[in-house]
Parts: sequence; structure tokens; C-alpha cells
Amino acid sequence: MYREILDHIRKYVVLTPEEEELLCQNLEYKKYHKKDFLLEAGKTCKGNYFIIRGCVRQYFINKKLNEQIINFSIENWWIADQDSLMTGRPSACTIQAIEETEVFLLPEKNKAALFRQVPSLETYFALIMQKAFVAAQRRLGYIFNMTDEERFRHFSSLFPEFIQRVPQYMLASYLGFTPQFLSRLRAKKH
Amino acid sequence: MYREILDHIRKYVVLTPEEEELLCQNLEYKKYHKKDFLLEAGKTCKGNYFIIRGCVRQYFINKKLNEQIINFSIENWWIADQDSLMTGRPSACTIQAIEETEVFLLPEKNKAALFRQVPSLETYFALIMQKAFVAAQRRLGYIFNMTDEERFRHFSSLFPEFIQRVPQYMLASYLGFTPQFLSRLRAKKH
DNA sequence: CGGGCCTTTGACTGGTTTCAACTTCTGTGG
DNA sequence: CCACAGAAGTTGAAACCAGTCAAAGGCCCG
Repeated sequence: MYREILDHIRKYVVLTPEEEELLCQNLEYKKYHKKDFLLEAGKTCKGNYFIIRGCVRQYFINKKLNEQIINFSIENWWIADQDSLMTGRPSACTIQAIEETEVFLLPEKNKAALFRQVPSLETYFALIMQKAFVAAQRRLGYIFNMTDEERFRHFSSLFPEFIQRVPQYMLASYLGFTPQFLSRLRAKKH
Repeated sequence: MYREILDHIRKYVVLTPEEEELLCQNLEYKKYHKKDFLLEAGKTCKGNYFIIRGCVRQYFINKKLNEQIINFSIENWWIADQDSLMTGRPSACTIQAIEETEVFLLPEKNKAALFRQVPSLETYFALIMQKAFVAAQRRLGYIFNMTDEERFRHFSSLFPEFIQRVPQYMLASYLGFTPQFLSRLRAKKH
């Protein structure tokens, strides 16, 4: 059960068996059905979730009362509301399973002590955070540099699996336009 | 000269005098005139820059051959192209001084060894990176949740100093619309 | 098999961009 | 210190892209 997460970490840092054991003792296994909530808006985020299997979306309710999706996350990715974790305040967003999903939760309250015992894990999380930041920056770049249509085509070619996996209206929300517009894009020949 | 950066770090972690000394030995002081480049597109980013005094912008050339500003940075902020630092590849973007600017460069090549000697600094940078990520996520949220006008008003009220400090066309670029449109927004009575 | 949600399609609306002309500001050399 | 050229900001008109509203068709799940 721990194989996926340990394999992932090994891509970035080296842990001794004892360190791996320490990490695993600090993880909580959780399973969610489709539409279950990992985090509900208004509650404080409990920690970082590593997705073993499944798919989740992170969204908030915008001024027009629509669900605005800000992130998807699938196998071998971490997901959390860093804003809530950083400030300790209630979250403005919701994290919900799109499919049957299994995760490991690394509770925020365990993190500092664990990092003290296993410094390599701090390095690992710093690298993951840097990756996440770069991804967010790239996404901002795409929004400014590409038309809606280009962004849709780019995303489709980058993550073809996703087009199968998530409903169109969620993809439209993530890309920042309406389901109707996405439908028209698909209707157009490439 | 080191006061600003040490004060900033002290807000997040505690360093011994010896550790502070070690850090300072790894910093390179640099001074740039208005319009000088801290990083030019096509070159690999040298490391993280801490701004002691001044103001810089980070931009890339978009498909329409306009300069698309993706970030500003001022006193007591770090700036770098994390994408280039992470991959080691040439940067797609340029970092340029908008004013006379003084910085400390923490060269990427010194980073790993320094973190080994001063683990608290790794914690500090992890926190800074988390903050930067949260800021990027919030910005994405604003883009999806607010109209262009709301985003302009929001930014103006959040960073009133900026409106004085940077030319309008740069602000327009950062906010993702045309200088003409920004001019019209300003003309409207709020 | 039925109901509700998702997707598609059409007509209309409106906000932003584009193009262009004009004015104001800025900084650089004589 | 002034003059002038180029850069930055303003304003108007027209075009266009994406959103909204609405209605119909399709599909999934209970």
C-alpha cells in the first residue's frame, strides 16, 4: 500500500528504511467515494493528501455562484489547500473526489516533528512545492499568452487521459470558460 | 547592508550568528541601473535574488510580440525564474530593473551545500516558496473570479504604492489587458 | 424506464481589443 | 536650460470574441 508514495519520494531524495518507516507511521490512509469531500469550504485543511488512486478536483464558489475549479489532482500527486495550511484559517475552497479515490493524509500537525526526524523529507516537500509553483506560474503564462481555444487544445494534447476522465463542464471551468463555449470548440474541426 | 535580508529571515526562522555569517558569505551583492537585466531570456537563471532596494519586473514575449509581465518584485521579496532553476534550462523570461535596484544573489550552485550547513535556511526557503505558491494560486483565483475592472480596483487598493511606481502600460500587461482599456478604467469614476 | 443532469446549438448581447489620431510627459543632447 | 523626439497616456469608432439565455437532444444512473 505504501509502495506508490515511497516510489514517488525516491525519485527526489534517498530515505533509509528507518526513515521510510517513520514516514509511514505518520500517514493516515483514507478512502473516498465519488462526490465525497476531502476538504469542505469553511473547514481548516488537515494536511497534505497524496493520491494513491483516483481523481479529485479543488474548487471554490465564485461571485456568480458557479463552482470555479482551480486544480485537478490524480495518482501520485499531492493536493491540499496551501492557503489554509499556511494561515491556519478556514479554507475558501473544497476538495472533492471525482472518482473512487484512495489517499494518504500527512497531517499538518505531524509535519514539523517528522521533518525534524527526517530532514530529507523537508527537501522532498520543498522540491514538490517548487514544482507546484512552477506549474502555477506556467498556467498563468498560458492564460495570458494563449487564446481560450489554444489553451484547450494544449491541455488536451498534454493530458489526453483527462478528456476521458472528467466531464466537460469541469474541464471548461478549469480552463476558465463556459461549457457552451467548450462544446463549440469541440464541434469545430481541429 | 545585510540588515534587510537578515531581518526578513528572522521573521520565519532563527539563525545563530555563525549561521548568519555562513549565509552572508554565500551572497553576492549586485547593483543594477534602470532597464538593466538581472536575467535575460535564453540564459540560465543564476539563482535567487533578494531585493534590498528597488523594483523589477519579470516578463516574456508573447505570441503577439508584446512583453507580457508575469511578476513584479520589490524590497524584501525574492525573485527568480524557478522554472529555469528547477530544470537547469535556459529561461523563457527576462527579469529587468524598473528602478535603480540593489540585490543579493544567492547562487543556485551554493544552495545545496549551504542548506546542508544551515538546515533552518531550507525551512525558510520552503516557507517562502509556499507563500509564493499561495500567491500564484490566489492570483489564478482572482483571474477567474473577478472582471478585469474588479481586478484592477483590487490590485490598486492592495498595493497603492505600485500605481505610483510602475508605468500604466506595465500594470495593464500584468493584469492581462491593454493599456487603452486601463486608461478607460481610470477615466471612469469608481 | 424515467428523470435529471450534461451537452449541443442558435440568436442575441456586451465587454475588450484593435486601429488610429491626438495629447501629454520625459529624458537627452545641444 | 531649452528644444525636440520618442515614449506613454487618452479618446473615439468599429469589429470581434465569448457570455448569456433558452430550448432541444442525449445519456447515465437509480
